[in-house]
Amino acid sequence: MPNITLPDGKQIKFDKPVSGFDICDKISKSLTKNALIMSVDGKQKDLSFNIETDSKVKIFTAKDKEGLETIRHDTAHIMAMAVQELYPGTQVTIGPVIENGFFYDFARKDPFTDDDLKKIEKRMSEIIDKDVKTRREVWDRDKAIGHFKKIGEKYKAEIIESIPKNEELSIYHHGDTWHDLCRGPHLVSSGKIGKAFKLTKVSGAYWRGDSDNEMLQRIYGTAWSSQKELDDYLKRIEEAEKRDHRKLGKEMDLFHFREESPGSVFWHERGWSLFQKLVDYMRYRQKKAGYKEINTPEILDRSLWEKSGHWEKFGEHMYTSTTPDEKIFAIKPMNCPGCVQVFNQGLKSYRDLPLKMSEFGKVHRYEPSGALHGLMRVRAFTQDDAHIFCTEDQITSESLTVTNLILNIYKDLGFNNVILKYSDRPDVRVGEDQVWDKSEAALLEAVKATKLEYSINKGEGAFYGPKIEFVLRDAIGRDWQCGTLQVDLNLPERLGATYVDKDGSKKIPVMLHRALFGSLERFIGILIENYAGKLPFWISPLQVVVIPISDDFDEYAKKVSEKLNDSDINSIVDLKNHNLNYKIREHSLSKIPVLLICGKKEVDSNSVTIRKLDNNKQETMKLEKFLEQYTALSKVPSN
RNA sequence: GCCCUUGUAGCUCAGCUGGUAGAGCAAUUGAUUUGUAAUCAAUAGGUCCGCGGUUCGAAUCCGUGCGGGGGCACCA
Repeated sequence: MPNITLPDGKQIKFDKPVSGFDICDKISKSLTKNALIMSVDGKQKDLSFNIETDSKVKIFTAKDKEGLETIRHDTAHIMAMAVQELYPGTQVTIGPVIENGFFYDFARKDPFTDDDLKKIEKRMSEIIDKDVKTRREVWDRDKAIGHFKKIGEKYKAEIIESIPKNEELSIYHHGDTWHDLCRGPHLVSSGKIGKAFKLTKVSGAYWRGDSDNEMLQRIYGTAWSSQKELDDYLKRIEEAEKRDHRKLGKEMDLFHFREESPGSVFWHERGWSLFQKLVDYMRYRQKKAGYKEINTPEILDRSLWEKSGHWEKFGEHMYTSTTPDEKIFAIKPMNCPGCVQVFNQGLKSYRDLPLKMSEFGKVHRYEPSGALHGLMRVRAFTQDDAHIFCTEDQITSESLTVTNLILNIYKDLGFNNVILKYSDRPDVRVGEDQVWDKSEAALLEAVKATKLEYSINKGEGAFYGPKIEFVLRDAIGRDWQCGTLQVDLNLPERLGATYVDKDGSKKIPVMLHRALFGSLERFIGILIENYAGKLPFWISPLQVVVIPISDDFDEYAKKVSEKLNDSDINSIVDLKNHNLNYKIREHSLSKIPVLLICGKKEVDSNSVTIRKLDNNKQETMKLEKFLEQYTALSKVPSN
């Protein structure tokens, strides 16, 4: 008879098979009330599951991740039930739990509207009020397939057909009228879901995630264990929207997009200044790290891209150009072939290795229209690119050096939380498998040596080599992919790169591709969202606006601004005929970090009154002292 | 690229079931000379995204193209 071990080590003996409810009863009344599901020897089960042998059992409530996920899963089921009640003929497909919620994909001719979502929510609410009971059944595979085919659920039937034959098929009934194939576990009844849910959006989604398949309609929802958690979540979404770099970019007068060139940025003075500051900073850091900066053509003859393999493997993303004499050129989508040509010019010795060549190269890629998204995904972008030519023995150590540089630079820009993604060979690739074996092993060794958290992405490497990607977490917990490091044992050979080794023979170097910001454009988008537009002083494009209280003080204000600019603090004077309040509001909205107010008091004492963004505390300071303090703040961080 | 949705003044938006456009802010001009998040007034500003169609008549309805947004697929 079962001997149940609880997580705290406590054991309870039963003299007959027990369900989760029986166990809860033995522990406390409140647990019986709050329990949602349980795990038996690490496997999640319905509370009604009967345990017959000695087991380790853990009970989950809404406070546990497992409990909350079950609430979301049940909400998805109840949504599907509501949809099928309201819209007969709609087929169900899959409905998993995702971060913060769930979705369910449906096959239906007419599109779901926002109005439909409200109706569905209302029906869900009614089903929850009815507190319909959940019942699990195990079905025979052929019976299940036949059944779902008969009731017109061809997608469900297809799912069952793809489940391995030895797996148990469970059907969950919710009430007497609706059922779905599901692995479970589920709550005991719909009332346990509560009312802290909301359907958020409807979108298209391919059946089985394959763009060759038909498109289904996906309804997304979110569900929580309390109304407060739901409200908090909705508030977080709202906060994230306020940080949207497209909105802030407009307000801060940084850049804009227009129809004539979708996915390409029109940088305004302030945005371009920010861009240049990042480039200057990166130049400074790379020079210190031993990189040599080069620059290569944006347009290169087709033959080079054929040799490099881009024409074949990357062609659908490439812009091409035909000249009046009918030669075909490609606008570079990557900087690597050009860089290799610089390496190829003249003889290189093993003594030159590792040779680090950097390039702020602007590349163009024809991205699918649906992928474009502000600065985050564009068709023309600038990479802070570099290629390191080295020997196979140097791969691991050079990769580590790059990683340390990246982490250091991210820190300067306010990002301390970085994880790695390691990707190995993709299906579409160039090069022999043994070559891939070598480069994958060397890179993975470097990944492990960083001791950072990493994940492995199978088959997602570049077509010429495995890669690591650097993902940073921003101020509100979102992950952004930025830097990348790729090992390449293929391109140097294809493009005929060699160096003279100790013994006088010619050898093929290994090439490491790396970018730290990845795309300057995207990185600026990330910076804006991370700081909600309130950039650190040193990187702010316009750092100070000097505001005279009235036009009696215009001359003094101009003098102050000139002195700031002489000290490399970027400033302007606001001489417009508006009052102080107006000007403070206007410049605060465009996220100027420091406003300097000048009136009689300041003129008389040769000082300025400082008004920082989001801080209406005022501080009056001698102009000389301000210059000294803020010139220091304006410098690139050095560590 | 695919599904849904959307496109009106520099910006944010209103314009019901078809009758040739309206607000606030911004701009310009004038008044005001201001001490920490919007001073007042006047003026000017629009091939209602493009192209076709229906209609006596289209910002409004239909088709199509382009752009934006949310997803999917793709990806820095």
